[in-house]
Amino acid sequence: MTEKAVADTNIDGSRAPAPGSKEAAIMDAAIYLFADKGLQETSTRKIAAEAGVSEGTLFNLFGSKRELMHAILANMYQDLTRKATEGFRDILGTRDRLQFLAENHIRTLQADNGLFIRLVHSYIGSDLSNVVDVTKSQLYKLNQAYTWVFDLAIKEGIERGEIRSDTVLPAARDLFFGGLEYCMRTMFAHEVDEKFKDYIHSVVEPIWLGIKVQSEASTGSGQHLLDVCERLERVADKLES
Amino acid sequence: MTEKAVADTNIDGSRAPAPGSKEAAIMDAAIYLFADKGLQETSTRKIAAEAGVSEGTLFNLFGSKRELMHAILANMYQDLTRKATEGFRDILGTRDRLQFLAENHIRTLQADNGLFIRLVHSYIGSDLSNVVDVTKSQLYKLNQAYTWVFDLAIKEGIERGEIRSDTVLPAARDLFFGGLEYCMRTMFAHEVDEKFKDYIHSVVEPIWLGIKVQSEASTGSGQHLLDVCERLERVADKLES
DNA sequence: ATTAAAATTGAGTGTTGCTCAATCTTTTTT
DNA sequence: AAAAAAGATTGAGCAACACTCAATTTTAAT
Repeated sequence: MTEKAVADTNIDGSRAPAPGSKEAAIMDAAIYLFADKGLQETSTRKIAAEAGVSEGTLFNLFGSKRELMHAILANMYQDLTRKATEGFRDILGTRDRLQFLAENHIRTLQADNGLFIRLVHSYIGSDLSNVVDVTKSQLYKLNQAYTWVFDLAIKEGIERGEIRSDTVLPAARDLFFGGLEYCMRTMFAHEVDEKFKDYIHSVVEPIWLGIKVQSEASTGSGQHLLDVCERLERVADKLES
Repeated sequence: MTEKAVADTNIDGSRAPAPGSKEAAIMDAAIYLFADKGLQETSTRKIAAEAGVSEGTLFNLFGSKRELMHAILANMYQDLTRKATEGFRDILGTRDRLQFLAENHIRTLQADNGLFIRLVHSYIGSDLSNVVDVTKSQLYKLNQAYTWVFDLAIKEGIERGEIRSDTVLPAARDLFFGGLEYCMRTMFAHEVDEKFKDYIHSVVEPIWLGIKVQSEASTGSGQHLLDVCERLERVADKLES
């Protein structure tokens, strides 16, 4: 254990804790207890006891309970972003990409019993808008790195002519991830397990229909209209001459 | 002050506190401090002091800090639902109804500096999924009463042939309110003030396009264009011959 | 005026996030 | 290998927290 921190660097420059280290033990214990009892209901004392270290060590390594929560959240964001990026490359169609991103999002966020979302909410909730500090921008960067994959799908979709060029990207992003969060809440409340892909589909499909190029009109009757226009202009030219 | 609680009953059967009462004073103080300093950072001691009562009275009237937060949240839900229902009746078109609901949602939720959303998140965050109690179902009912207005817009839209009949209502609901919540977050982060209606429009528009009947080519101006084309072609035929 | 009931109080309780001087462990220097 | 310096670890202690309850004050009924 002479070599330390050979772990891969995180998106924000920080390093993931080495497996087996006290950081990792504390984070694992915190994740376990947070998911089991909730964020507020889990004390730093219990986390330290579960991890097999003293409370002082916890504060030495993480500074505060809030920063510990942030470290866990950063790790989860890293995971989420990696999973999304990996599977993304092999999928070409924009519709399939959106479906994949949505399923990956829900699957990952359901695996931890909603802990990720609760950490995000706790973070947002305790962060008043007038306080703009480094911590906030760190979460912002993590979020940006994740949603960048979605942005790419939309941009490439527009280039390929699959998606309307007048799509407002931030709005589409809000719609996608906001819709998915509420979708997950609904699935938690109603215990949707097997049909979860179907429900995700029924959330993604309206977005897709809303931002895709309405090609049926332009190829079908739309094309017909253009043809007629051309002919009428030719006739009109004749009449004018 | 002999007559008490002549106030209107809430959706869940509870009563809104009479203005000038100690309940109202405590709730006002709590709202003020919560919005100013945050939920966790505001102690029951400070709330009681701000309201001009002792801490014991606060716990006598509300039972716990959590229930005080719940009472505030219930009142806000009531407001939100009333505002949405009021303006809704005078609007007929489904597209306009959705835009109104969205603007009302954002306007109301922005007015309290995001306190409503933070209360909801705090509530969800501290409520583990295995605990299904009366309190949870109370929030559920409040939420249901609010989203019922949206549901009505969709159902009537389907009846009128404006909205696709295969629309999955819960999915559309998740998309609408989830999208709006993230929309508000974006607006908070980027300080969108004047153009807020435009941004809301760019969030609602994709939803609308995604759930509306794709029929403009056949029923509306599309049909008209086709008719005109037919006639013009007849004229053109005559001219050419 | 007397009494019963209800409302109000604030000192007290266990627990919380967090600090810090003291202790233990490791590394460096001699 | 011994001594010294540097770092990591500890847990008792602290202020602040949500919350309780016996004692007190206020209100209502007789």
